[in-house]
Amino acid sequence: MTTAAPVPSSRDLPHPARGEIRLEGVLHALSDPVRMRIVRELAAAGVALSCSQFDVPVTKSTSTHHFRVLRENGVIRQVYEGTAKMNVLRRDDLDELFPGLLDSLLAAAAHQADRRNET
Amino acid sequence: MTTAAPVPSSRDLPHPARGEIRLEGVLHALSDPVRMRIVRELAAAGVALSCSQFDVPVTKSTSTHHFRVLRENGVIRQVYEGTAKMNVLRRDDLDELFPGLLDSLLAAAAHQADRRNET
DNA sequence: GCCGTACTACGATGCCTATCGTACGACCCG
DNA sequence: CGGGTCGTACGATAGGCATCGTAGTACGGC
Repeated sequence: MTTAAPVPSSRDLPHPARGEIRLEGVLHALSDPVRMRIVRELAAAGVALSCSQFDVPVTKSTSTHHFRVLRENGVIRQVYEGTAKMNVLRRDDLDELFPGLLDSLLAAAAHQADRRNET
Repeated sequence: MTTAAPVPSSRDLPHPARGEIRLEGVLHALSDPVRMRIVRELAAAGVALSCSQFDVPVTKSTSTHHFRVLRENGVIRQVYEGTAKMNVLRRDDLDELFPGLLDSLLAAAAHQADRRNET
């Protein structure tokens, strides 16, 4: 019935269902510094951000790759809005599957970043 | 009551200092199912275990590789005791660096294992 | 001194992945 | 329609890594 809804622009992207998200996959996704940085920016923002709004030290095609890894491992959700691809953390799904994990990871990342900036 | 000094048998193994442990490294180490399994067994045991006491589905040489990855990334500490190589979790260091992270990770792994065993 | 056990070292293999550049497709705006 | 922006697809490359088998070293016990 193609209700009005958001109409996210025809092209949809494959996401794992909540139950398909695997811990190893999440950890692997976050074990790359670039991807961890993306997730941290996303968590700090609290709202959806387009891919181009992130400050990552790689080219656009590499960036695309990292966003895909995050999506395929269930860490983020991506939706097209016009030419922009909007990204949000799958916080609800992750919190339900692994209570407290995401916050611990973000805190650990922040903690480590702090230690580096001091000294 | 033997002498207080452990006398860990001449050969020592290189470990990262607490401050050298990196979050990415820890996550990478735990993103492999075999290594996560080792860490879970170690956490459940609460005492030092020799390499051969673990129930992992790989050959011994592969097992050696996984233990080394865990050690080099600061997740476990390894000490020779005779021919046996004893392993312990570096819980104190990890808790100090990343408060709550290890417990969240272990809980998440347990949670996921539970979900798999049910159904 | 010799043997068995515990673990390692090394080399091979096949796969995965982070990176890039270039060429292309989708979409909005004027 | 045409141009510009956003992101993708594809191929190439180089490095990492999980796995194994075999051969070898360290150590304790007999």
